[in-house]
Amino acid sequence: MKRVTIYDVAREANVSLATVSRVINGSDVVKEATRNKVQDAITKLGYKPNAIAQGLALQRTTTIGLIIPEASFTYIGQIINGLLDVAKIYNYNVMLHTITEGITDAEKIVDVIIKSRVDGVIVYSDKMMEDSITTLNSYNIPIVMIANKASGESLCSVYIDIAKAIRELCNRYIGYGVTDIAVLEDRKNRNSSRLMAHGAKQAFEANGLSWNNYIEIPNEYRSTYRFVRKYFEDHRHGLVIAYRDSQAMAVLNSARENGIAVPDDMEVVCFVDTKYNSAVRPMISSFSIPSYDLGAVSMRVMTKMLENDRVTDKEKCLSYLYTARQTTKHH
Amino acid sequence: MKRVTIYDVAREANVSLATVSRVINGSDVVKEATRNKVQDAITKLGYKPNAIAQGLALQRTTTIGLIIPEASFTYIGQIINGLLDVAKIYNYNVMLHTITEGITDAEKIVDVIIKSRVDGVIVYSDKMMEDSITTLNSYNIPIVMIANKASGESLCSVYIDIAKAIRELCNRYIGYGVTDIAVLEDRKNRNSSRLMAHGAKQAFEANGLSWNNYIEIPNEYRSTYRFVRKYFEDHRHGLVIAYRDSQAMAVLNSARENGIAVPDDMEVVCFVDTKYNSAVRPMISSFSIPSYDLGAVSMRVMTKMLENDRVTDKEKCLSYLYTARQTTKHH
DNA sequence: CTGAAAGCGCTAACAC
DNA sequence: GTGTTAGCGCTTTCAG
Repeated sequence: MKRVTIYDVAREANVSLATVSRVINGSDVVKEATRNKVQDAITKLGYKPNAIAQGLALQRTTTIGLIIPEASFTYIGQIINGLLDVAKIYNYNVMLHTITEGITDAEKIVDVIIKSRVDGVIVYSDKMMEDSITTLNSYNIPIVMIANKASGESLCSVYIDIAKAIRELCNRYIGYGVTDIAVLEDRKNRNSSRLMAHGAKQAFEANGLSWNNYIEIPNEYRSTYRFVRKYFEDHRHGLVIAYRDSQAMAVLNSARENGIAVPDDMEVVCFVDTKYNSAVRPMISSFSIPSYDLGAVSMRVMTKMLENDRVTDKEKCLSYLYTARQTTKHH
Repeated sequence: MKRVTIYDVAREANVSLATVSRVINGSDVVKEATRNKVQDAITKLGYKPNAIAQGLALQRTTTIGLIIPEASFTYIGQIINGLLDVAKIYNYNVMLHTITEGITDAEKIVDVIIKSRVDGVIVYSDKMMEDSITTLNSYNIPIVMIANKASGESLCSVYIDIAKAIRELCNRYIGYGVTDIAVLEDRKNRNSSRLMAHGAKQAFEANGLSWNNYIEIPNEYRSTYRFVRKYFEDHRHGLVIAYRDSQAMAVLNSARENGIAVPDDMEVVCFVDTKYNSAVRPMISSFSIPSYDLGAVSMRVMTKMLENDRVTDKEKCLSYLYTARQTTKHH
């Protein structure tokens, strides 16, 4: 099929291209009869407006850029689902970029994004990426950050108060008399892990106790499992808190393989919830982080920013629930 | 920062915009001195070429559309990773679209894609989506299909021979004397499930046996687990083959909860491999489907098509490996 | 209610 | 080597 443009439609319908433009944009000033003529021509020719040309003329592309770390975490899939569902409603397209560790990569991606003239960018990242934000900002590109609390001129965020969640959890456990609580570092989510540790510390200090049970994974260990498998040979805790499902599974398996009964001798809680927490046995207790909502809400916030609605609440804190399952005995 | 265009750079550098264009496109006819002048102007003004305008002028957007079902399956994350890594190398952008069940949705997405003037589209889907292919084709948009075997004028595919994999597996098991082999339907991957069933049937028939152990999940069951939990109350099999990791886990758990020992009384094999197969206990035997490669290869094929390199092999069949783990006793 | 014409920012002949 | 100019396909005043 030959490329058909607005001119072809105009000729076919015997009107000017301005009229065709009005029709495809739903302007209500066009007479019923002409509108029909144009519509017929459009369907006859199979005309589809060229979004690129529209983008150039309008200075907006109705596409937003999405930056995520490698796409393979289950909960990121959820975030994407939520985000795309909302994008679909508002007729936005989404351009996907993954960002691997290393600053040089971030720069290149920001460069590509600016060139692509997206209307805004949503970034999910464990860390803040100050530089990227600054650059994007200097090109007047609105930003929504997922997972990190921050705000500014055309910068909003949607996040979860990790520290608070863990603080509350620890508080409860301290109340149960469990004071040997450890937080396991997630190397791929170092910042979030630190927030978890921070929350634990706060809880202990609020109870007049000190805390330093942050389990950092040495670099020489290729996988979390390898490390914890060894770690639990001579360590015991009342409660171990992990970030991702796979980390919690590593803890669970390696503890048991070292003769530690879960939840009897040791309890395990995972922060990010995915279906896998309920798919394993014992089912892993976890917070139910609304990953889907994280995506959906940030996309909605983005559309608000783009439509120049006043965004009243630039830092949106989403709530979480704690779901006790089979890896804990205190409820 | 004010919008800076190629004109601004030209003025700043005291050259014509054609020269600036040559510089940003790396044309080698520009004199060293002028090139530097231009480069300086570019960095001074923070100029970034407008990809939209380029797209309009060149009739190509260097972005490709990606269609996937809901993004939450782990292996789809892998596919995306592979795809984006290769896209990055070739400087292509990727526009992401999810397609939920229901034809009307597919039509709308195809519409959006055509309007967005992507250079090509890669689609991962359990089923063929004939209509979409036809439409896309009529607009001269090259297509790469992942997971389904097909080819045509500007249509390539990258897939895995599921039937063959299962046929071979069944053949081996028949050899071991295990003839009670069942294939569990995956409602979200019905086609792939049918291919598995097909492979099983072939194996049995080749051995002079008949086969009808395709376990279909009735619609009234909300989850696979609910169903199999009941199913295994009064069913037993020598080997059960499931498609996704979570399906295999459902089988594994519900079998055990009904007093069936795995792998002693019953073996379980999963088709698609993800890290979760090795993260649960017992670890689930599975094929290792190269999900990352599925994405990477299809993106590479796409670039080939777009660069008009002769694509010699329009139907690329990727190989798989079988990895026996703890849910099987025959190796 | 409809048409004419001037951009939007860039590329690619074609001159010089 | 570099500049001029005519598009690429669409939107949007401004007239009529």
